[in-house]
Amino acid sequence: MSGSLETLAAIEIPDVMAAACPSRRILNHVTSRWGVLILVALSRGKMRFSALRRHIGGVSERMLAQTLQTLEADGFVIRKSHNVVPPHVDYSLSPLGHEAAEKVADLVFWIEENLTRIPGALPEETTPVSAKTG
Amino acid sequence: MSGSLETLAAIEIPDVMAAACPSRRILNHVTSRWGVLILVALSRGKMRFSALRRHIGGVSERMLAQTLQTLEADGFVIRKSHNVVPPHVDYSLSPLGHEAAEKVADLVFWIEENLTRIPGALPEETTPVSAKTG
DNA sequence: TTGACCAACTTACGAATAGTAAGTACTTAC
DNA sequence: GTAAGTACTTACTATTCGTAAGTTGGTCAA
Repeated sequence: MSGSLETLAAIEIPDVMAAACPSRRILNHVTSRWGVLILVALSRGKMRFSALRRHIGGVSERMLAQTLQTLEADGFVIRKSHNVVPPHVDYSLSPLGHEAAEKVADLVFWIEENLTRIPGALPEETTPVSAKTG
Repeated sequence: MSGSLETLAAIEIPDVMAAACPSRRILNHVTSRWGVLILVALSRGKMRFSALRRHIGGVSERMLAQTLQTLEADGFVIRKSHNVVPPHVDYSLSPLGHEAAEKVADLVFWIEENLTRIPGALPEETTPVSAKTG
């Protein structure tokens, strides 16, 4: 076998802590503000653009379209356009997308279920602290 | 029992899909660009500010300090300052922080392990697509 | 005894990103 | 004939982020 240790050593192991690692880019897409919610929403099945817009509170059409395109380019989301008028476009998760969505959903559900245990989740009563990142 | 169904119905169940739900804010903190990496970094034990800065590639002091403050305010991170000169400050995870970090780390590790399966992880060779969100 | 230095921040400001609102194309309904 | 629905795109503005420099207060070398 010519697949020696030297050859194997040339294969870079992904490390998110490295700024230039592609995994960093993927992580940012998946954990982006709307990316997380899109993955969770689509984990139950396909949805139309307007349905996603209604389902995900607070998302703008611009951000929804942009984030869907990013996730599609990454290979997590599948876009299927039926050529009819008015337009009908279905979005769904690829097998890869389902795997990622599962991890993301685990986090989301943990937050929902444990919200009362999280001090920062209280509606910041009289705390004069400058609450960053919104 | 006076704890009737009406009373129970008044308790709001957290839903990230609702824009105003506090869970949304927590989710944004935990999945923020540097929040994710801080949680993963601290999941192995306490670290000093400068050690975190070196460990997390690409993070600026400004963003590190800001994100640490947000996670501390949420109750995920514990800041312990030893009053010495030069300053010595240790950051660690609270029990709650460890739970959250576990979920986040699951996602991060999945991305690292499956990176080669993710089409969008390729260094975008000659694709003329406008790659958003960096 | 000035001065450099360290760690952990903080502040100022230009750059990038996100959000708001309006525009587009096409057809059905009133 | 105009209002509405669908899936976007474009223009503009607000917010956030990143870079670089400043701050604090003791230690240590010159």
